[in-house]
Amino acid sequence: MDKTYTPQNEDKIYSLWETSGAFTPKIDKTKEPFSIILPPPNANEPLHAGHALYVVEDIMVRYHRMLGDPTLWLPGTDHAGIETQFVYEKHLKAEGKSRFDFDRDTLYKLIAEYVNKNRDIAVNQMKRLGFSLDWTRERFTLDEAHNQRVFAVFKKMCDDGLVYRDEKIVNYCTFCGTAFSNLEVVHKTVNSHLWYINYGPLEVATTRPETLLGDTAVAVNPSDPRYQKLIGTTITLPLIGRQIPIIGEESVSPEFGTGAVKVTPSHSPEDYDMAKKHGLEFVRIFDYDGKANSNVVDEKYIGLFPNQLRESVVKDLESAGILSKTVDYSHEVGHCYKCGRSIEPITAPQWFVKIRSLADKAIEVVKKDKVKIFPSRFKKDFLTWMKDIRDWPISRQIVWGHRIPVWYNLDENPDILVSYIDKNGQNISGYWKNLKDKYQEVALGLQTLLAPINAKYYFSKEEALKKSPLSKGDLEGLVLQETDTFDTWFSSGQWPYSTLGWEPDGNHSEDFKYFYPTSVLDTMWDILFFWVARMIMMGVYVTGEIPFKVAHMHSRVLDGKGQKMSKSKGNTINPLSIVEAHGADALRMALVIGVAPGSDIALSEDKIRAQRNFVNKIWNASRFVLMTLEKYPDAVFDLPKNLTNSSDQEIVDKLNKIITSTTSNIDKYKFGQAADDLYQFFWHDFCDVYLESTKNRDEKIIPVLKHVLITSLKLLHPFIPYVTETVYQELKSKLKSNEELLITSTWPR
RNA sequence: GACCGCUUAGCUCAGUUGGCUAGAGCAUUUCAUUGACAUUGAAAAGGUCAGUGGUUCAAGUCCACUAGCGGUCACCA
Repeated sequence: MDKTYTPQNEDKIYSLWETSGAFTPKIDKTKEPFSIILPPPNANEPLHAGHALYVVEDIMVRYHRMLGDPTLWLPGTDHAGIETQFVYEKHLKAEGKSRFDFDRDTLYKLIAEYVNKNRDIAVNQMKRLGFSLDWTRERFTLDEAHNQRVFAVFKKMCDDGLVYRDEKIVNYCTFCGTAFSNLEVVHKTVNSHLWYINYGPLEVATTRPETLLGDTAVAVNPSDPRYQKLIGTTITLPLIGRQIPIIGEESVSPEFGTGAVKVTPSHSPEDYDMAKKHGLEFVRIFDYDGKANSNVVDEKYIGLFPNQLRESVVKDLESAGILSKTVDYSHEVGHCYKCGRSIEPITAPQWFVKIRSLADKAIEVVKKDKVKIFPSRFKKDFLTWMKDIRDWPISRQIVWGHRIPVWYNLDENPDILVSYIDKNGQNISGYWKNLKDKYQEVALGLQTLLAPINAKYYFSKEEALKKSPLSKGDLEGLVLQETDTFDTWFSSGQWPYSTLGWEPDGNHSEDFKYFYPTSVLDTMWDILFFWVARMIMMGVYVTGEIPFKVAHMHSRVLDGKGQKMSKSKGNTINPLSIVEAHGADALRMALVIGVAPGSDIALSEDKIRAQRNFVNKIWNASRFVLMTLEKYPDAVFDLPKNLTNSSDQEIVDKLNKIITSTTSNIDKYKFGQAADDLYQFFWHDFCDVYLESTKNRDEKIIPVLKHVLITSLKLLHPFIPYVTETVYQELKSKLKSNEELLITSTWPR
């Protein structure tokens, strides 16, 4: 053995494990299985420091494997819908192109190529970190089998009346060109103004003067003496000249501004609700590209973006002499979490999931701890969020993802708006009824379609074609599939049962029957609502069972100073370069030791170096044992029933304590405590005290050395698998230990 | 606006259900060591556990309030 441990051989150990079949469990119905589905990292990106925290899962998995439980840790990667498309569009931009230059199919193929080219990056890095994943069961979120299950569940939800289309206010990013759910909107404080506009009989105060063009009412509080008598009358909308009613609405606060609110149903969620309640008109002034809509605004405003339109409208209000004052005002404005631009609330036809009944069942299973959320403080967050949850918009106007499996018969839906690239490469947009003679071109160059909410649709192309009373002869093709894709979380929310082989026809796989519900789901708390909540809702709805018994929220990795890592700050730590320099074990231990459950981890060079030293300590203690062994060639290895030496007795007692505490701490997800205790035990009690004490003794130490060292290696193995396995392979025959591999050895009791 | 978390040694953090002189790593000081390991060992110094009040035989730990920091959620013009 060399003087110091060199991590360069770690990949040999990894293939030793992999080829031994240790990662692949055998289904044994007499035993309780242990299973974890890996949260799939993005398929096309290198891992970041946060991903290295999958080590927490590896600890549980290796521990349960050693306990003898049939243990499955199922790996996979995520196509990561908008994330990936956003990255790919940046590449396009660098080439002077954009998504508008491609038809839908071509763009999809380009992104798919890009992803396929990079798909093994994350996989290889996970292997390098020593994760004992069962690669024979690897999945991808765009696997055909998964797609089919996602589609079948969507159909089921439609049949059960849980899916509907509606033209509601949604969070729309005009730059990314898609709607988002509330969770994907970040609220930022914006310093702006409150504009006071004179409407004649009353004055309104607004933060968005430009939306005046789309106003269809003015609302006042019905108990406000200033305006009471105006309710029911109409006034003339400035600049536009339209007559709009004054309505009474309880939610209007008389104290704010002037106590009168302009109502823009198509561009404000509150106003939308008011309009539904009072039966107001809807006037959408912006198109989905963010520009003022030519159908409704005055010629001079056509094509302006919101901020340009604001400038223009304010100027016109000023020159009309009806802008009474402008005061500074700061308020919260929603921004796109991807591109950072402000979100435009806008009415758009979208697909929604009725969430109430699903959420209620999720609340029930979490309240009753059928799904135990750990650390428990997240349980309250979960329940609070679930209580006020709103219907889930599941459609996204991007191409990279699961294309919604419905087909429109064009004859039945003349008002479908299609955008396509024609044979001259021009972007054309128009209603189907005006494009009937251009079917081939539309079908070939299709980019997006926008079906009105009352559009008829079918769940297969054949069905859609059949219902085509108007088409004769060449039926093929007068049908278009929805161009929207599912929210990524709609697909990944189904990950646990889908990866295990749940089948829509009830013919589930053996894996599903045996390993589902899974034992633990471990992920970072930042996707508790995005992902964990969706998995619980979907899992209970589809399979009638919880998808996992425990939802374990792991920590967030910060830099050495406790700052959030970000590329712009330049303080990111690349896990693989640490692995190169110090070995995977040092990184793994540094990420776990002394970290309280759910708290942040400050990952510093110092900490990693300290753990590398610990790994080396294990190496050298083993070297010492080896050298001692050579001194006593005739030694026996069996531990006597009674130890006569007090040092021997002491270390064995301490070992027994550490076996108990490590076992219980891992069971309680206290990995930080377990690692800390092991560190103290091994370095201080075993090396500094016991090994020193053996230096002038006889061969009676041998069985104690063997027992304590091998047991320690086992206890440490889930945390630092490489060095422990390497050492074990060096020592096992010399110490007459009959277990082949540490990874499949028996957990100490 | 609602909710949550944090505040312990110079730095980064542990401290399980309240219970013996409050711990670790790194940094600092002193000493030792060419025989497992300088990626070492022995020892020292360093904290009125954010503040105030309360419960208790006993509080870093439980309760209330205050201050500072961080986070999550949220359709208010």
